[in-house]
Amino acid sequence: MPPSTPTTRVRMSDVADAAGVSLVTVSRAINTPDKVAPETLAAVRSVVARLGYVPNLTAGSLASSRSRIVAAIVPTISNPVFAETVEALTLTLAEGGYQLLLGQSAYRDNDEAALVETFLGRRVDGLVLTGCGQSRTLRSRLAKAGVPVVQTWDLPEAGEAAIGPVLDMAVGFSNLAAGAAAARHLIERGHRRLGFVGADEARSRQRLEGFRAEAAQAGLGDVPADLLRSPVQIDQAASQLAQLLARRADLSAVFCSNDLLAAGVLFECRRRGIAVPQQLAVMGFGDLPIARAAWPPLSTVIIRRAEMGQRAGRMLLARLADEDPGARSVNIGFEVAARAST
Amino acid sequence: MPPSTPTTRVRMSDVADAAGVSLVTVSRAINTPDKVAPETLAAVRSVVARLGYVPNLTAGSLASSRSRIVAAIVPTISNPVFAETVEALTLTLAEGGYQLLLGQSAYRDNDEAALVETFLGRRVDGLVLTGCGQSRTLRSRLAKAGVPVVQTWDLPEAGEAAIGPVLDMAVGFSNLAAGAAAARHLIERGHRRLGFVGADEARSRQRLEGFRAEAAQAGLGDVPADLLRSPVQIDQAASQLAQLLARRADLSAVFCSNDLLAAGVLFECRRRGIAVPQQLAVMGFGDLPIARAAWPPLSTVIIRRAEMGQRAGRMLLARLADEDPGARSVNIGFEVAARAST
DNA sequence: GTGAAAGCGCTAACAC
DNA sequence: GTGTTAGCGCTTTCAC
Repeated sequence: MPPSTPTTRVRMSDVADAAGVSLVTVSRAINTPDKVAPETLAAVRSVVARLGYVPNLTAGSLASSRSRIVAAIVPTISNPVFAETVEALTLTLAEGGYQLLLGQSAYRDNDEAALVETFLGRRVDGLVLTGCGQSRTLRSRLAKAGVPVVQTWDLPEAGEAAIGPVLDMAVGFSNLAAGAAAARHLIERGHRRLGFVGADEARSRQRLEGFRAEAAQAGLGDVPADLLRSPVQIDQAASQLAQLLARRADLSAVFCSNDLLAAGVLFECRRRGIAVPQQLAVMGFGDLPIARAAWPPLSTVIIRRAEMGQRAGRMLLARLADEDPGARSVNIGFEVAARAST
Repeated sequence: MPPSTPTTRVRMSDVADAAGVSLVTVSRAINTPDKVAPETLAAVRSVVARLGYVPNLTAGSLASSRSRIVAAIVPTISNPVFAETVEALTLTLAEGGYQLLLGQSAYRDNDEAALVETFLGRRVDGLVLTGCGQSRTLRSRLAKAGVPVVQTWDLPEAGEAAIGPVLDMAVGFSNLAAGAAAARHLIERGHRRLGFVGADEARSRQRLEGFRAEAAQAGLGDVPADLLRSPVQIDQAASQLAQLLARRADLSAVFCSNDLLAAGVLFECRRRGIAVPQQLAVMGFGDLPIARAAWPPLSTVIIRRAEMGQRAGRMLLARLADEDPGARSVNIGFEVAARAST
């Protein structure tokens, strides 16, 4: 292929000339076909096909000030937890003719803010953010920009002041409540010496907070926790578990901030000859496919990740089409899956 | 936040007026700061900050016919195998001031072609594709468009006709050779009754082909294989293994087309009480973090996924900056990791 | 249903 | 080093 040989691009005016109509008519034939006479439409379309015309969306964006691009920022796409949300979001947006610009913040607030800035420069039509922990500066920046924003993967519970309020729209769940539910599950199954393994990152910390609060309420002692710098990889699970056991050798249950980590703990237990759940119960988070595939199957907290992405996409599409986006803030909840690992 | 209250946007001319310079000077201060006098630069910058000016990249793109956007198409982002490549690609491109538009083909050729079409409409500056199996139509379409293209995750070996030649640039490895290497490893470890578990998708099939060819050469009999419709989830591993064992009960080794699937097989073996590797050896592909974290640790084929994304990004950046992109086609190779599972 | 004119907000020449 | 003049390729009025 001749790399630096850009073909002469066909423009809309070329199509217009060839079809013997005006440029506007071509534009209409493409964007609002029902406002064009059937014969004209057919003529234009055949010319478009013959010439291989591809509309220049950049020019269109500039003229209409609608980019048909939505940007999403996730901490990292290689965390499978976010991948599925992004996947569903991309597909949902595509249905509405929108494309996704992907940003990765690497869990750094500064990077997130910088990404938002470039995205605003691209005049993206919407923004999907992960979490509700945006800085004051960023929040006001977004408010000023007037761009539709959907926050995901979190949702402040009533009275939960640690994280900010919903910026514009949101679809998520309370990580605090999810952590508490996990603790409740373990306590119900008779465990009283709990531990936590997770990442040192906002939502993971909230889960831990909820987990600890519930444990405290049940009169359980301290919950040792080992927080790893994000992004956490499954291969850190072994050393995590080791540290936890060093701090509390009689641990009876571990809650992991995601299923991958939990699977790692499962493997490590296997290696050490620790029987799960008899000697140690292991609980995950997310309900990734691996949770069901593991042996023993992992008890976990089910998060409908794809639905979250789909809903976020739909809310944006509705808003962008000036339709009713429904509730501003959607709690998609979570569910504890009690399986054999606890 | 007032959603439908777009703030009056500051334009470049506003900045120019406020700074008492011409519009071009502002443009230069932003894009080529070293071509502007220090004082002027400072003045412009302070006005930019004060007014909160954000350059409209859409307008810039139209005027310069450079979008500073690169699009990537992967089958699905929720396959962790691709996620890391995309992650590295995004980050590498960001260093050069480029952003990533994400497309997912869901392993369907038509979707891929449609995505390419929209991306071309956006006048993306570059394109990253997965695999080398593009259709004739798509190939010529891309050639005509004159956009730099990098193919990834595959690379035709000399004499390998099943997949097309490199379109423009490529960074990958031979899936055929990788499959053969896996077979060789298993054979070396004394296994003679091999099986395969994987997805019914181009690259997975190539690995199988190489695997079978090697087995045949070693005089081994038929290699039963069970190909699942993509995308394959780890929770299908159990039934896959069951099917394979039904076809050949005395199987001594299974090669899985990715590590996640292999981990699933490991769990299933655990459940069935099959000793790994004594009764059944399990080999994965990719060297995902789970391969090391598993117990027993998974023998696998190491693919430097992040490096692939990074290289693809660098090749594009070099080309876009009119620098020497180096070799057109980079074979990043692979490596067999012999661990305890075989 | 169709067309003419007027931009969208920038960058690319080319002057000075 | 800075400014002036022309567009980039569309969509949007507003006529007819």
